[in-house]
Amino acid sequence: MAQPTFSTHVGMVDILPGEVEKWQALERIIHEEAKKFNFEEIRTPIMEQTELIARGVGQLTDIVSKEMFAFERGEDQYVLRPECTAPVARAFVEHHLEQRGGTQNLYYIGPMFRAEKPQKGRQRQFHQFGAEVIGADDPAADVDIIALMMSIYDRVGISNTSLKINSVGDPESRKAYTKALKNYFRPHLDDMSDISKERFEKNPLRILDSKEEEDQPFIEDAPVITDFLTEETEAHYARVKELLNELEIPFEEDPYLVRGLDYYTRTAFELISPDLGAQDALGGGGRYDLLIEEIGGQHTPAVGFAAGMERLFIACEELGIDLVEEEMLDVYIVTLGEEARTWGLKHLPKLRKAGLSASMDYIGRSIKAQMKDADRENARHVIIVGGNELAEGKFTLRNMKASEEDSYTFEDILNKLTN
RNA sequence: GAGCUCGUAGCUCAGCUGGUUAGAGCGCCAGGUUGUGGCCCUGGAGGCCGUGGGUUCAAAUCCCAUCGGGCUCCCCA
Repeated sequence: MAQPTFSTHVGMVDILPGEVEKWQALERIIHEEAKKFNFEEIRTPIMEQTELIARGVGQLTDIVSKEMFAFERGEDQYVLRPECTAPVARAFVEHHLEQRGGTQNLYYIGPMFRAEKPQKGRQRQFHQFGAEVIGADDPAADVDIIALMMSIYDRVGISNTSLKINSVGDPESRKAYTKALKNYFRPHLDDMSDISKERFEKNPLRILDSKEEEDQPFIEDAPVITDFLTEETEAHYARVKELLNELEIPFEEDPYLVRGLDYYTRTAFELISPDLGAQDALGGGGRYDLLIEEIGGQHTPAVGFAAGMERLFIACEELGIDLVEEEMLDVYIVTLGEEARTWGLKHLPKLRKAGLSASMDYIGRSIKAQMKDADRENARHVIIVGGNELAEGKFTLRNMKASEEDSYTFEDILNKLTN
């Protein structure tokens, strides 16, 4: 097709009418479930200070080192948010939300931006929903966050997922583990991939994430972090697992689960779907006990999750799940002639005030075209207005589903349709 | 950032190893029904075959480049 003058940027897509409905349906589910869990919505700006993301998410992460949409304007550095936990944490600190008392149970829905090469389930502007419990150290918070996430997928009808969990440790456990890992990998390094060699220096934990074939045998026998947890963290992790069992949320322990954002501590989890292909993570999250301090707040333990909406829709498609109910138009007024059009325009508001959805033709089409339009709009009823009707004060009301019609005064029509 | 693959009407696609005005189904518009939708019939609009260059008497068809999509790697949602 001919090149249009303008198009969206790579990896950014329009959500068109006909598609928006499923977004609305999902958003409704998220709002409803969040409400049941007593979470409050928070909306933060699309742009943040670059430094917040750099410090929050971590300088060494892929997100910060190569995937940010960032620019300067005068003295200020802007970045399109690549995720929403750091922004929510920022808002928490900035507005002293701890003063509201108790834990802050917050959720969000919105677009995020990462400058990656797009492919299925990966866009440059994508949408996440997520939730955070800020101010709770207890495993109950970890588990309630997971439960909220799972209950949204439940409502949607995606059930063939697997929940993987791990504990990535507190700083002390992490230090001991990193040391053990380096000791373990050092003698094998020559036989391992270049990526792993690089990670050995920068962030040995990430070696475990390697998909390179030559690394697999070494990873298999690598020490696992769960053996290096401090007593306290181990107890925390054990309690999380215990509670998940109590709630009958099935999970799988994955001692090699390492998440890509630096702020995670202790509990980490990921929800995987077999229906997604290469990008198989529906969502994930974990604890980030140090993040709020890192960005200038008081020490505040917190836990949260984020999930991708596009990926959820892909899974729906694979599973044949349709979130959208058929949309119906209550009334379509078909008019013949100028006088009838005026009548129609005057009576639309009366129908709408009565709570009915109502529409009519604007462009003077033939009755046939108007009927066709009414059909396309999935109209339940059509009111036909022509010279005869105007003269008699009685209008033809056609039930489109039953294909039956009769004449009534407008008042009778209104009564009939609102009962 | 790397590899593979694809790119023809609004949509889904057909066009064999290059050969006259580029096709189908769906959708859209109109007519058959001078006041009635969904079914059916008829007609119409809509494509310089992603873009640029090359080979050739001749290119949607072959070659190169480029842009875009898909898949994989990396990483993540």
